[in-house]
Amino acid sequence: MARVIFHVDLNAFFASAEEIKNPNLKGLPVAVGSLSRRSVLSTANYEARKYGVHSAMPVHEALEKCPDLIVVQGDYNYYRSLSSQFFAYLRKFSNMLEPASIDECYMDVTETIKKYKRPLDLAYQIQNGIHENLGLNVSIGVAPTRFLAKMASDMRKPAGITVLRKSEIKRKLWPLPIEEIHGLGKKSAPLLRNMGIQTIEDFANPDNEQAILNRLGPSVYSLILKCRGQSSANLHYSTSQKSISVSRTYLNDLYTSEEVLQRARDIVQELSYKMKRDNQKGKLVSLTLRDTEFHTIVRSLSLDSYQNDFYPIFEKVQGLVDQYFEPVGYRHIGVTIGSLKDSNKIIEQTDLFVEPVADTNSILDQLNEKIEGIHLMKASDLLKEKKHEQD
DNA sequence: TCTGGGGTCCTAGGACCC
DNA sequence: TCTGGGGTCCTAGGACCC
Repeated sequence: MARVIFHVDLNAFFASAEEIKNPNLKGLPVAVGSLSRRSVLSTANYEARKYGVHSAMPVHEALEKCPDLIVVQGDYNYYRSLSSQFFAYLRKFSNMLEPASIDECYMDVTETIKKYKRPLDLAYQIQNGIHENLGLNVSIGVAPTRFLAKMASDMRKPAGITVLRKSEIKRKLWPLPIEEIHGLGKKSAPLLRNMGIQTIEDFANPDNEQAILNRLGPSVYSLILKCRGQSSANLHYSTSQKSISVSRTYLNDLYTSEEVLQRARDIVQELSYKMKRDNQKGKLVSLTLRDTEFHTIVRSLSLDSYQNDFYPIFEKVQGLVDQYFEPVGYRHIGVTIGSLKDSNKIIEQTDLFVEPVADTNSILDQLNEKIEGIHLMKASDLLKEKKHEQD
């Protein structure tokens, strides 16, 4: 049976959030970033975009294009709380919801939509509701697959609602240039252009399939299928976070390992704070170093156990700096902790030679963890087995 | 005065274990 | 005697997204 997927996207989210906080900004060109050298914009509102200003643009360049641009320092805690309100509002309509980033999500509304007279009524209700309750604009894409919903919501911004049925792919999707494909970036697109692949139609054309695979590798095949409308409607629920990172770009490049370590210390402190705040522990420590030539290396070490305290993490970072530092001048340092686990879910590694005390709850937790999201019904069976063994 | 910060996913080789 | 096959972990690198 055909499914109905919405992709709901907050328009110019950070900039709109700032306009809510300070209504005097409305109608003026506004961007979020910081005024320091080496800063780039994270969002520009639509007034600013008229001047060719866009996200990821260096602030100095944006100011050249639009001298009246108002650059507001980002307030990420505020954006996070606004974002939670956004998701909470959407959950009133469907719990089958997959947040894709701070300002967008997918919803499976196949069931919800049956309660409405016309299929688009739900989309309008959500769009109006977000506007009335939060003062934010959204674009909504309505389609039978996750990918098509995303492509559809991009077609009308801001505050658009776009339906993309399978039968409309040829007419609405295929004429677009390949650069519009979500998942095909600025490295791959030029390679395809050089082969004469210009439009999504060219990309989806079976006659070009082998040449594209040869050029970009087998993993683009799924993207080709998506453009043919042959991908899944399944959303990715229960996605736990995989990594947490803190990184900084400095106004002055760092030329000694002492300077690097001093900055890394602050970064790890912040990282440890974030991990504890989010109740996460991790095992894989990665240090990112970007030099003045913009060459970036990432080097990693595994911890012996899951950690979120400053010291064990910093110790690894220290080891990485000792091993890989070169006096080339670093503009940017980052530390990432990966292989994350919820702190509560970590089973303390006890002495291997001590028989663990049988604790029904902890066994159940362990079993549930092992089979997380796969065969939840089997947990009780496994527990019975385990009990049997003990008896 | 070029180029932020926070993420995810994929590939690939080698180590190591059974 | 002349070289298995599967699985998992560790690490590096890169593309891509918001």
